[in-house]
Amino acid sequence: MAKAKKPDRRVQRTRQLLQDALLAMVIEKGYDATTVQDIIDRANVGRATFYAHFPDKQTLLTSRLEDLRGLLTERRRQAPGPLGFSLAMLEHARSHLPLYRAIVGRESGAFIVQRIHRTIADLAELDLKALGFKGAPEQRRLAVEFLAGAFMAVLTWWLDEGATLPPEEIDGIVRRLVMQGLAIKLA
Amino acid sequence: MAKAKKPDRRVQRTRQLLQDALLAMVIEKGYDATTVQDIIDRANVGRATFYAHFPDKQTLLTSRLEDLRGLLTERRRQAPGPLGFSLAMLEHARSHLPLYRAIVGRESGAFIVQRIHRTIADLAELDLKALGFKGAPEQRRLAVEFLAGAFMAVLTWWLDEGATLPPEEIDGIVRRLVMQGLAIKLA
Amino acid sequence: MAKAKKPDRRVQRTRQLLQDALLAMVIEKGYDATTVQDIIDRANVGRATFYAHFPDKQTLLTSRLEDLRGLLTERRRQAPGPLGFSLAMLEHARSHLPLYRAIVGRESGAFIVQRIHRTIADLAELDLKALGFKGAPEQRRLAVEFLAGAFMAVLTWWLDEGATLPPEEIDGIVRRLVMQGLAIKLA
Amino acid sequence: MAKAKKPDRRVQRTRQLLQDALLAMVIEKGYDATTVQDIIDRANVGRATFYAHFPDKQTLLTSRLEDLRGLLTERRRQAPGPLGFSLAMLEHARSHLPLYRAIVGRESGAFIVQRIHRTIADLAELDLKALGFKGAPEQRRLAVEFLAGAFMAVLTWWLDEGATLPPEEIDGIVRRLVMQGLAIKLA
DNA sequence: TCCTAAGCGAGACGGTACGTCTTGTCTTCCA
DNA sequence: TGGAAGACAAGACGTACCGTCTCGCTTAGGA
Repeated sequence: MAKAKKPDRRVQRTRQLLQDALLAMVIEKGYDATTVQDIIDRANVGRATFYAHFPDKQTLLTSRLEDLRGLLTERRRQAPGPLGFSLAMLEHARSHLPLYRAIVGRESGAFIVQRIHRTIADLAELDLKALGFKGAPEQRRLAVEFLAGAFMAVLTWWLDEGATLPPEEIDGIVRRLVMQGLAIKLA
Repeated sequence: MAKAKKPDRRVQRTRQLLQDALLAMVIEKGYDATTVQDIIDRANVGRATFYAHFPDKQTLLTSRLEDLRGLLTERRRQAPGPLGFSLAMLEHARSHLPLYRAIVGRESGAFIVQRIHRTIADLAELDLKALGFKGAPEQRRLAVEFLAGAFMAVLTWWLDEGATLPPEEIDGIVRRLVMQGLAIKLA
Repeated sequence: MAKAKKPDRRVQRTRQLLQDALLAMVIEKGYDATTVQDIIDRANVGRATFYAHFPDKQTLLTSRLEDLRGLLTERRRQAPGPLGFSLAMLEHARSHLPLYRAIVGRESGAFIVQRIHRTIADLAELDLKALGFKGAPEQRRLAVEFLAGAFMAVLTWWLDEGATLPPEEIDGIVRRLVMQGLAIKLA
Repeated sequence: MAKAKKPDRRVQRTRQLLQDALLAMVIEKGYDATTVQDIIDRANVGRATFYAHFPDKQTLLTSRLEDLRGLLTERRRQAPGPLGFSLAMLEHARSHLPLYRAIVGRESGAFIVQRIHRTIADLAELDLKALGFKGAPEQRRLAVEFLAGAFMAVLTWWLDEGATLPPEEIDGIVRRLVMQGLAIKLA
């Protein structure tokens, strides 16, 4: 039988150090320009230790994006209804503004934005299913892509503006734009 | 007065060879995995020649994206009206299907998609201006981002489906989704 | 106080591998024709590792010539008297005959011969000082250059002949040629 | 039968320009550091023109060294006797002092020194033959190498001193050193 | 005097080696 | 015994130089 886990506190600590170091470096020089050496220097961690925890830089980042996905999933459960993730996402972005601005505007951040888009799309699909969306799966997937694309576009715009408007207002804008676009589908 | 240039035919030929080689390699192994060595091997070009023409791989790609921008700009002139670029863009994607599918789906293609998004957004902004869009510049930029985001989302979906539906139909879908979403703004 | 070093065995091993590989390549294709790639391929060493140990090909070679210098200096201490290095140098050349013949005859080896000349000259200067050479420093330097030049000339001739004559005999020839030439100075 | 030549004046002019440019560059940055581009830039000559006249940089230099060989051969004819080339060589060096000092001291000049050594040795061999040197050819070659080596050593020393002493005095030194060294052979 | 082949300046090009950088693996040594 | 320090192989990068090659312009020297 499998040995019971012994959750070494140090393991969690090291993971945390690495995640924090990556985000700090992304803010400082962007994702692509950040090397593994940069990360372990800032985290005061040995090279081998890095690779013991994460197979590569990308996975380290992904581990953080999973946290975001978990957060949004949780919020959606608490506040059901279409676009339940919207406000949570906007607030998360605003509370990590330097990080998001280092990602959303920059070329090297494109693939991260793509990942977030994917997360949004998955959540939106759950929403549509829950709402009893009519139509073939491809139709649903189209609606989902449209929804996520529109949301990300508005998010991008908001961040470029400096995220000065309140999240609630942006949430409203998104809802109007998306709902009306999808009106013909939701009937 | 400026001295008349003597356009060396070889220069254009080499640029073309490099652009073609890059696209071929992108289809074969994706953008990130393609090395400069791959490109010059396929183009039968010396390493220094590559760098004499383009400072890096990315600029080489950009030079091709400029062609796309030019194409779309031209089409927009011929067929005015909102979303004049839409059909041309869809047709371009379908006629270079292997290339687009190697880019749009893949993680490493994210930054290219971002560039196309930017092009679409710029054209859309011209449309909105021409239509006499009411509102502050930030409002227009929001509409523009939404429009481009929605268009790219639909394009992505279409390519993922294999681009089997006719471009005209996709064009119609885009128009419905976007127009209704923006109805509130265009009034 | 300086921190005690922790001598990583691998470091010495790698240096050795590189030195051996260089000499093997020099015998095979001559010094100039040997590329860094040749060396690291033969030594089974990464490119960066080469540059971590030696700034360039020339320094790698020099590191070996320093060994020769050390050897000759040591021998001189054991067998004092004028031209104490002579026999040791001749024996060293004969025991590395392929290497020396790849250097001494070839054009590309000229600078290596020059380095050996320099080593010989430095040792000869010590000899002259020990012998109580009379005259201004420039006079001594002249004698030293003459001595080293004559020695290298004989060495070159001997190697070109295939180094068939016994080193002791060559040593005798050198002594006769040089001693008589310098008679007027040594009185 | 071969067509009569029509010697285009421009050809000689170009060769001269290239030779002069090479020497100027050697003084300026040394032989190795001088690139073909440096030479043709300074000579105001096209790249292809360079290669039309000389297969490479080294041959260009050699073409000049042939002039030196011719000069020394001529002088030897005028002033027979052993070491007939000596004074001419010393005077040539002094009248091109910057050039010689850029070559003799520097590492990159080693191969040029070797070439001059070769020229000296060849002339010395003619001397020894004319003097009725007794002994096997290898013995003669040994004497010749010794002679050339000693001469080059003294030349080197003289140039390092700034070539302040008169050539005649150096000539005398060479003769004493060499003659006495070879006494045993010349009987 | 003309005109025709050559010499030439300019520079694009394929190729090769360089020295630098980053990645992911492995080893050593210390606490 | 686990982790920081860092050596290492692999291989892409962007730069430099080489020797070959077109391209037109200029110019000598024979008609």
